[in-house]
Amino acid sequence: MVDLRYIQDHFDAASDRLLKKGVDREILSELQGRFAKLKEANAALEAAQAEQNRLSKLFGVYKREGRDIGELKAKVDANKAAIAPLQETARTAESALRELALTVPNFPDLSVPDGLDEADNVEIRKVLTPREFAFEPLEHWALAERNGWIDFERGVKLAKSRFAVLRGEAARLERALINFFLDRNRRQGFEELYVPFLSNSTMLQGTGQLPKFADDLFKIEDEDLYLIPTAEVPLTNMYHDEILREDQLPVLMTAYTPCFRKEAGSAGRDTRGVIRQHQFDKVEMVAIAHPDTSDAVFEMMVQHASDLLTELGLPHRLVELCGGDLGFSAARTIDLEVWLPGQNTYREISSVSTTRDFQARRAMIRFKDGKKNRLVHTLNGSALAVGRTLVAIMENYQNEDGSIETPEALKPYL
RNA sequence: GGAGAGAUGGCAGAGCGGUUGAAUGCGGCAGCCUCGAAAGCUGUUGUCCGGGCUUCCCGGACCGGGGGUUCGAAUCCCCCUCUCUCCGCCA
Repeated sequence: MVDLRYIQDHFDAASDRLLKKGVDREILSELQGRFAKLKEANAALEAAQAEQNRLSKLFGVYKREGRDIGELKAKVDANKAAIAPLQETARTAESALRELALTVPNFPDLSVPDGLDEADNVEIRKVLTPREFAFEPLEHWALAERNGWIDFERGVKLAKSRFAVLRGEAARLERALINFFLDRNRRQGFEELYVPFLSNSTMLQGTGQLPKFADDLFKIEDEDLYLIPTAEVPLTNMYHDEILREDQLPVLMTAYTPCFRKEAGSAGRDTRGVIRQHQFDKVEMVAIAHPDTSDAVFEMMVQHASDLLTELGLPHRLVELCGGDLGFSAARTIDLEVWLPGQNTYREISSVSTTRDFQARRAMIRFKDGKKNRLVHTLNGSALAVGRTLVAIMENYQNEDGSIETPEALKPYL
């Protein structure tokens, strides 16, 4: 959630920043109005409540002293009657504010480049040079077919479209990659966790998937539970509604989980292959960081994700997302895009974001800074998307006969 | 799924319907003591919101969640959720 006081006190700066994400000034203005209305309603309510408390206390004293209650009772009844509508007003104002506030995306950092979409993202650097092929490299689905690695038809039969079955070597490679990533993340200082693959609505609201993006989630019928779209949800919410000690920061966590997304709105995109599935494996990093040092943690996470690709010998580039391409909760995001020779293009394989205090405010994750409680910063990043790594290995390590080499770094895992 | 018990501050654990935002213990913090530490002693120590003369003061709310009774609810009543124990089922 955005800082309402910041909007109240620095309206122009706030609306300028949100303009980068395409948020209309009117919406902020409405938000500001609802915030003011709530404060007004609360002030009136609290004054009446204070009076009620005063009278009630007096009531007790009168009774003890055996004095006549009659007049006081009339007063207290009148005041009580006045409280009810004030309470209703305050409650309405509260939910009106909340409803809107939860749908307003995070402020982009000032450093975030302007732009509307993907096309305006800024390349930071390329790592490793794509190899020269003496033949026409195939796309991964063609390679998968040749090697019998992916059973698309049966995935569809078992579930529906955008599900697939990995077979034999591909299944083993998938498992090897998960272990490889977890080991490297652990070596980097991330605690390995194994978490529930279902989360309740409170947690999803904490990280920002709800209430706005319910359409992207698979929900369990008759339960307040959803299949997680990313391990960011359980990992970040590990400290939901908790107050950490300063010396615990930064908390670095990593977990492997499958991720489930409805991919509503991406009909027709990436329909071939396994680039975009309803279920995919991902190893995620999450950091709960001190606000003063979270930038360093961000850099570390970007570098670490990049190092993983380098160790696997996968050429990639780092891209700074422009304002229009930033996700709902992100203040700043760097994508890592891996080279896919079959598609002759770079495709996202990791996304590292800082949400600053946006998720922390929603999820109430704080730390003791001296006597005061301060919001932490939360960061997340894939390290890495497993399915897409498998795709990248297939395309980059293919031979002319369609066979696929194993990256050196993975050999101990197979 | 069936039966029972319970949910209170960081933890443990009290709490006749009215100075109880909550005893006590532990933990944490500060001070004393000490060369230093331990032990001991003294004090202090919840969260959120609003306001103010903004290292502090004032007001409001919060004892799993929601509703009710009452001038007044942690305390009484109802509903929900969750946890624990036993049984059943199960990897």
